[in-house]
Amino acid sequence: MPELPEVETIRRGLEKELVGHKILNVQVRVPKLLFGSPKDLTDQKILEITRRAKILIWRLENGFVAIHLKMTGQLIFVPKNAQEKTFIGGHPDKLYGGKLPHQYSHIIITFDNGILYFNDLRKFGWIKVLANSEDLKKEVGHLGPEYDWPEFSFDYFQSAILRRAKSPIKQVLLDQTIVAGVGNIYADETLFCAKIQPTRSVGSLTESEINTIYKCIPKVFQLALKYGGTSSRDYRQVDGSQGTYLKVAKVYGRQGLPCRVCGTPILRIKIGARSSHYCPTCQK
DNA sequence: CACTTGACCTGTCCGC
DNA sequence: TGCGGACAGGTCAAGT
Repeated sequence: MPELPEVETIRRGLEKELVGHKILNVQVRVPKLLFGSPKDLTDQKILEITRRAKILIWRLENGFVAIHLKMTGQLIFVPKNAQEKTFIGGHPDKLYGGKLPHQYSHIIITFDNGILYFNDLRKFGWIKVLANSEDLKKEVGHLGPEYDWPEFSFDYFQSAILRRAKSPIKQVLLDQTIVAGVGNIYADETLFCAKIQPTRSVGSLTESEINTIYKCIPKVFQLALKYGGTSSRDYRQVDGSQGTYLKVAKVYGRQGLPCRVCGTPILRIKIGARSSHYCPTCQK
């Protein structure tokens, strides 16, 4: 899915459109994607929109909503005055014909100021209605610290990854209990930034190499946020526009293309059933 | 406990 | 052109 930078971009978009606005109606076309009753949402105002790793959280007057977009989920908002337009939010996005709703618009939430479409081709994503902060805690409690938290210190990071000394560093970066929010794209980009091959076992890394990886995680996330995330295929911002990080990606999606630093063709291999991209010359 | 595999879905791409 | 298989940004549960 959307990884942390994509979800944060969506959060900012939703915040601008929805905070202070009221849910008028919830249309559920694919029931299994909504946990809880649509009735618990109607007539409630959104007070705040936050994010925990890749999960979006709406604080309502009475409870919370948690949303995970997984691989292909989208949240597209069409303001009231734009609803007659052919293109999503005024952007000429031809994905699924460019019109809303379409066959993958599984949950449609009408607000007092427009309509929010939850689209998800693969139906892995979900929306959960949570009665209180206890239920919310159960939903996000297992996640580790985020890249910009004080708890995410070098000492913490080093000891956390060393518990998995035998595993390739690529796989460990994807572990949401160690650092929450890193996915396949930014794990590859982080390892290029640190000049470490994804296959290296955690146990083989020197303290200085671990420190470089530790510092690269925020660098990569901040750059990705600047570009509004990565639209490999399905990811869209709230207004329907794409993220443009691929323009500056160092390795993700660049297999066969020359390394931006040294010109060596970027390789793509499998690590733990996930594709990994790296430069065999720059990364040791 | 750590690690791997399969499952959840559907579309697209590649090779034959 | 058609068809089958592999693969796609995420995460769990279950098995080893």
